[in-house]
Amino acid sequence: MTTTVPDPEDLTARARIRDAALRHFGEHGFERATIRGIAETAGVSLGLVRHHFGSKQALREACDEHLMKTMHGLHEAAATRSMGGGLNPVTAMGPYRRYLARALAEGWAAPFFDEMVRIGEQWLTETDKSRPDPPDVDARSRAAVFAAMALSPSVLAQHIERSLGTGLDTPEGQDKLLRVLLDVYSHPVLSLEEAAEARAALDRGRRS
Amino acid sequence: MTTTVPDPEDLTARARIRDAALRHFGEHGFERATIRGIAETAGVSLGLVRHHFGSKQALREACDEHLMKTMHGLHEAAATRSMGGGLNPVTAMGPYRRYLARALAEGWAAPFFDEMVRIGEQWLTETDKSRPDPPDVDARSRAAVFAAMALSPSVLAQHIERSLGTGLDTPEGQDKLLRVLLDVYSHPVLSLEEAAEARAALDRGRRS
DNA sequence: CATGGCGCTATACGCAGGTATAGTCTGCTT
DNA sequence: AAGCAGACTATACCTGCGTATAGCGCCATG
Repeated sequence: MTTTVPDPEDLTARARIRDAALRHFGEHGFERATIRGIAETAGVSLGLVRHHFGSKQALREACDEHLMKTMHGLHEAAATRSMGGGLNPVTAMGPYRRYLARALAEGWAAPFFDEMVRIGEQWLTETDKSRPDPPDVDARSRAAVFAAMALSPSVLAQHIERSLGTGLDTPEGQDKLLRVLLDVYSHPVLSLEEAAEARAALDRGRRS
Repeated sequence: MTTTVPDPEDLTARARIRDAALRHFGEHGFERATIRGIAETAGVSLGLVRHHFGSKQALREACDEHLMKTMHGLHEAAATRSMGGGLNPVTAMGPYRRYLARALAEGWAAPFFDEMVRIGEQWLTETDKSRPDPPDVDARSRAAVFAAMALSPSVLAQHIERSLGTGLDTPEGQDKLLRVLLDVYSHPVLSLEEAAEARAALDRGRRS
């Protein structure tokens, strides 16, 4: 199961432009990326980009849409699979990682995030059944924070790479990150007592 | 202990420009923010900005520096305090939140992130002593991921707010987020067995 | 008093880059 | 054959914005 794209050479020009835009937006961000640069990468004239997409904004929306479409299948698969893959989108979303990270950080890709929240919420309401203590916050809110945390290695990849000492795209990086996540996800930061205490403090503050 | 700035009216012009820049960079991002807009917000001519800071890039660096300086005290305090505050910078960094989030997402503010990692690493090596199972990844890597996760509610604030149904700046939002974090931080996603199993699978894969 | 630094403004320059237009070539329909 | 549509290019336009320059008023200091 290789994720390689089917030879960018013989793709339709429109698709090549979209892919180039995905790359440029991901690498430079929406503002810094230029239509001219995208056109050049796609091996295409400036005007053709406009011809196919109309405007820079529309081009971005096309990227978002395409990403959502290709992600959907992968996403559901990841949800049903073990949580190791589900809560670690870094390894999964491959070439779209940078674009997604930029989009999320800049406030776009809302449908994608909300979809992750939805799936997480399902999973939480499921596991909540076999949980001894009742949660005092709704599953949706918890799912949102989980989603944000799961995506943070992608969004803050540059910083994590600095500390890990290896690129997140490399096999070693992937392996290391996964091991870190396994450790982190299996060890609570706070004991139930500490959490309950802090919660009680919050309640006291709220009452006053 | 109010975090209010001491009356923006009678601050030196240089400081007012810096604060305006902090706001504009935070709200619009570095590229979209314009020196002219910053100057206007600061109630100052365009040229004065250049006079004091020389260039847009230098202005940003001045912002970073100032943020680092004001954060430092607060940061150490949060580190010594209970982990509830330490691992939840959202509540702490108040007016700088948006700027910091942008800066981090765009790959800047590296010293800040690294400082968080440093503190987290200290804390981890401390708590590791009273941990039954030996971690198979170094404390620094885990600290980096923790830092990213702790910052994710700030960086992805817009998306979380959509799910929470309330702004993260409001008292209700702060309260809700804190309760979610308490719950999340006190409940592991994976059992130790599941994690060990996944780790074993990784080991098998690495051997081949 | 002069003179020089400094905080500050007004205005101009230059260009990068999004947008718009006009035109060419190819292929398909009638 | 005629003509139209759509993919594609070349080039022009124009605004926004970072940068640069020239100058003014004010206080200190010799």
